Amino acid sequence: MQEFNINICLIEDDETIREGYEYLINNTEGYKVTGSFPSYEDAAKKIARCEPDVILLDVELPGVSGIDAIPKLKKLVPEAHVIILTVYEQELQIFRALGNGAAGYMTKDTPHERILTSIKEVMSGGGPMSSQIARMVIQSFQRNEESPLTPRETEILEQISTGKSRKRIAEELFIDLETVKSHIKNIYSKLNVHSKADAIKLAKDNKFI
Amino acid sequence: MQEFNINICLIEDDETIREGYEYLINNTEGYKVTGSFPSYEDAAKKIARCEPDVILLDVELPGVSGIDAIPKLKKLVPEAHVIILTVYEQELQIFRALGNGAAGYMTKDTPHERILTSIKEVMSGGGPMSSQIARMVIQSFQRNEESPLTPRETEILEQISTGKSRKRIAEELFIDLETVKSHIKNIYSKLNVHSKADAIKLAKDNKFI
DNA sequence: CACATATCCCCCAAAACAGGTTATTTATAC
DNA sequence: GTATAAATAACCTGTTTTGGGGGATATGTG
Repeated sequence: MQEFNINICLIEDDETIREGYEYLINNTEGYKVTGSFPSYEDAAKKIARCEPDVILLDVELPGVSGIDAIPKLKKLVPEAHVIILTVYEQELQIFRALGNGAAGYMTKDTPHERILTSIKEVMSGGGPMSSQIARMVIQSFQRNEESPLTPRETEILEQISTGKSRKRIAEELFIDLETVKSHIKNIYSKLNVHSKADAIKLAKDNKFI
Repeated sequence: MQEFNINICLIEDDETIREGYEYLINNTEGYKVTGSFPSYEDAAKKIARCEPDVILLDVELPGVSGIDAIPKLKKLVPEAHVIILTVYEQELQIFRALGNGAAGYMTKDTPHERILTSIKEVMSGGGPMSSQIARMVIQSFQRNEESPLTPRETEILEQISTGKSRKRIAEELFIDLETVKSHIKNIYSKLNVHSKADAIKLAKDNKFI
């Protein structure tokens, strides 16, 4: 009946939680736990032989943290999709995990049913995230409405942040070099900075660009 | 029985699709369509009086595109959460929509049931996304493993991309200006470029930084 | 040992940058 | 209709940065 068979490995130091997931997964048709480890160090030795399709990875691990374990695991089993499981919803942690190659990010209060669909989702090219995590990720793309910069000033500061020279910016926007310089002077004055590095940093921190 | 009552507005030029969603939503307890428009221009006049909690917005609209309509709608009804509904999954479009303030992004092949849960999700601070969209968003955070740059070179190129001068980078990394220059020469040579703007662009396009 | 990586040193000329001041045009606001 | 904000352009002064050329030295790892 069941068309698929997904191998899953768990890395989680809390034995109770680990056994809970293990029980859940092994009792669902099509899913099988082929490895279960309390730390990255333990997993490293044997995980390749478990041939996991999906790795459920805790962030708060003894020794190597879950975040730092992601790239190492990807080297050991490149085909595996890593889904982070954590109690925390810290922005920095989320972005570091995703940057390190996590394919999904779920909080531990997620219903068991959702964990199983998350596994199926990564297998079919999706990126499962808890709803609050998704909101944080989306927010990281959004601009600050309260920017003191005009649209043109914002545009020019964006160009500067790509490393382009004023001359090149002028050419690409079909305006005079002097005009670009004027805009930059106004930008610096509004942001109260005296260099492009400071302008870029302040603007990025405040999501003006 | 029902504890909530969510006002929804639709902006969608295809009448059949629009009426389909309208029927679906109005026949679900707790959800009500208070406005339904074929274009942004039509919506702009009346939408404030509809007091929407959620706006379902098509991207392919006649006149003002859905993407450009987002900030305008947010000005008209700041409390409303905008969910994009589209047939396309174009990366650039997704990021522009999210950057413009969309709280969710769903493809039109989404089951009707999922549309309703998406509406509930945005109302409780979530960020609903189709699974493929979520993967693309997650991928935008990830680095290229095949970078030709060494860790130190990557670090320095990252610093350059923030607009810092070589002198400042040297100070912050506690190395000599000449060392920074050497690294930059190597970076340019590896990437086959002759300016920081080109190096930054190439590195970002290829996700080396 | 060779190789990669990271570090430091010298030189040069062209380009880019920061800041000061003023002015015109256009559009929106009151 | 007259302020006001935004975008445009010009002229001036310096200082700093940049990109490219040539090297050299240490420190690891396979």
